[in-house]
Amino acid sequence: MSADRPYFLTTPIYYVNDLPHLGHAYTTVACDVVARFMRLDGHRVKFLTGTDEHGQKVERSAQAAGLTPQQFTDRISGAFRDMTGLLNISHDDFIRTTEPRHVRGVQALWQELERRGEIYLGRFAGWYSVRDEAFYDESELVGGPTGAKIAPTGAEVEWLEEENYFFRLSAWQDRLLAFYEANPDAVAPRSRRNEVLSFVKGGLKDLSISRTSFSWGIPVPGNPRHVIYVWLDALANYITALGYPETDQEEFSTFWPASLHMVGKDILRFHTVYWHGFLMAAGIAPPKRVFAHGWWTVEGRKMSKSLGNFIPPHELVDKYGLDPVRYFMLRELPFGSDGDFSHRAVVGRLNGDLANDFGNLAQRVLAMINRNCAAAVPEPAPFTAADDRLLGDAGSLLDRVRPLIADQAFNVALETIWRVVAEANRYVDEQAPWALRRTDPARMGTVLYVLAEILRHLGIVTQPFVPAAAASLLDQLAVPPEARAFADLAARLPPRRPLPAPHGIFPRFVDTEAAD
RNA sequence: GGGCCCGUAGUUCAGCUGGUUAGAACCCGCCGCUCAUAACGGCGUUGUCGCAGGUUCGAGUCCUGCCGGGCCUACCA
Repeated sequence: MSADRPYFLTTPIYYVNDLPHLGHAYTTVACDVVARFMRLDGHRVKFLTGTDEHGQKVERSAQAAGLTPQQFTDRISGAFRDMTGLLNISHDDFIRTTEPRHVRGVQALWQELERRGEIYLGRFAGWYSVRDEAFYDESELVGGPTGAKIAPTGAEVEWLEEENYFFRLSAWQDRLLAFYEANPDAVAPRSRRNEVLSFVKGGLKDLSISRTSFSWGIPVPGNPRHVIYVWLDALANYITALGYPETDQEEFSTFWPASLHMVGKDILRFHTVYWHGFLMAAGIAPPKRVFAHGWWTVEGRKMSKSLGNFIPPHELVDKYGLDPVRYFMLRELPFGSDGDFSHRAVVGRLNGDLANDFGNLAQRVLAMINRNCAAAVPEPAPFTAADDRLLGDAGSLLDRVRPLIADQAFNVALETIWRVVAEANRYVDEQAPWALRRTDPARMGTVLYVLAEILRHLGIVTQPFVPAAAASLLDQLAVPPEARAFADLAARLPPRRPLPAPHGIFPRFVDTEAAD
């Protein structure tokens, strides 16, 4: 297994118009799990996140807050940076679209597209909504009470004519379809891939990629009256963070094309049609895979500004603890589907899967070792068939989980790991080491050794999902930090190594409020 | 309007290219154990597989229609 197989993955860069909420946390944690998994599996990982800071909406929000756009974006971007700390995110880089390295890269990309004849100056006229930053077709509009035209989103629109630069997206339709055809895993999950295919097959129009109606953006090279369309600006972060336009440098050639762009389902099209079009047109390979995940409802209700039920990530972490939240988000539903974030469901997972199944398994084993084996890894005698079976289950775990992570099937991966947890609990009952203590202490030692070994496997394999709890478990097994990679699974715990006093890794959640 | 997806035990869901008595988890009931975070283990109950037809020796699993729900349909994370 080569030690430097590159793996580049990204979250979307988050739009600084809103403070971070559950949805942002979800995408980011999912990426973090992949990043940690790949590192432990020996890949050379680059994990990128950041903030998207240009656009008319930001300009206006800043104004409303009495700040300059730069001050405003500094503040909100800071909140996203804080979120990465709060969620124990292991990103390698955090890019902001207001940074010079990005601005320079975007302008270079623009010039490259221009040089290749992919951009032309045209005129765009239509009904425009400032709030939505979008044009609408006449047929989509309805008349409002005052006679004003109203967009489907409820926003007022106005007739706008402006000179725009256009990208020749229409010319890329066939080549895009050929790419999806040749790369069936490039857009996932399957249902989303279908959507993209039908969208592209429906015909592509050229895309307006500059604006003159506001100035908070990256100036178009050679025509600073225009700023570059926010999506062209934003998407480019994935390559500007690798040093684009220096495509011959090590960073870029190592990590591009990206292994995985993780996105919410709402921005799938930008990441699979426009982005691929821009890249191909600039002579750059498209990313290997884009995965669109679903949305959370909260207690059965859609998250929305009007309902005011955006959950700030710190609220969840304060209430349930970080690792339980991370675990819940990835275990509760098939990645890609929508799901419901309910208190009842979180507590069910926390107390059931984490505290009762896994935490208690660790506790019962470690406590027995601590009390009956002089607080040291016991010395095993030859293994029985039952021992070998359980050790075999744990030993094959990584090979079963690896393809599931590559598929972003986090819930199945966790289910697979937890099957070993259940096997181990069953084994404890069957072997009854507390009885062996009197009848056959040597056998008791072997049973507890096997269990300690299982815990070591579980601790190592669960690190990407619940890093702090897994670290605590491995500490309690006296596994040194440098022996926690997946390659170390093949080793065995050295007998007689002293162990610290055990303590719980997943405390039960006790509901102090509602006593129902 | 066009396209895609879904509707399986009380709940959340698995069921790949059609094939013995339809599965898991949670919940619930009984039993066991007592090492452990009153945690763990065993056994068990529940299903017109949305509805109606069709293809087939045989259909949750394929086809048609209908009912119900969701998503996409161009520049909003």
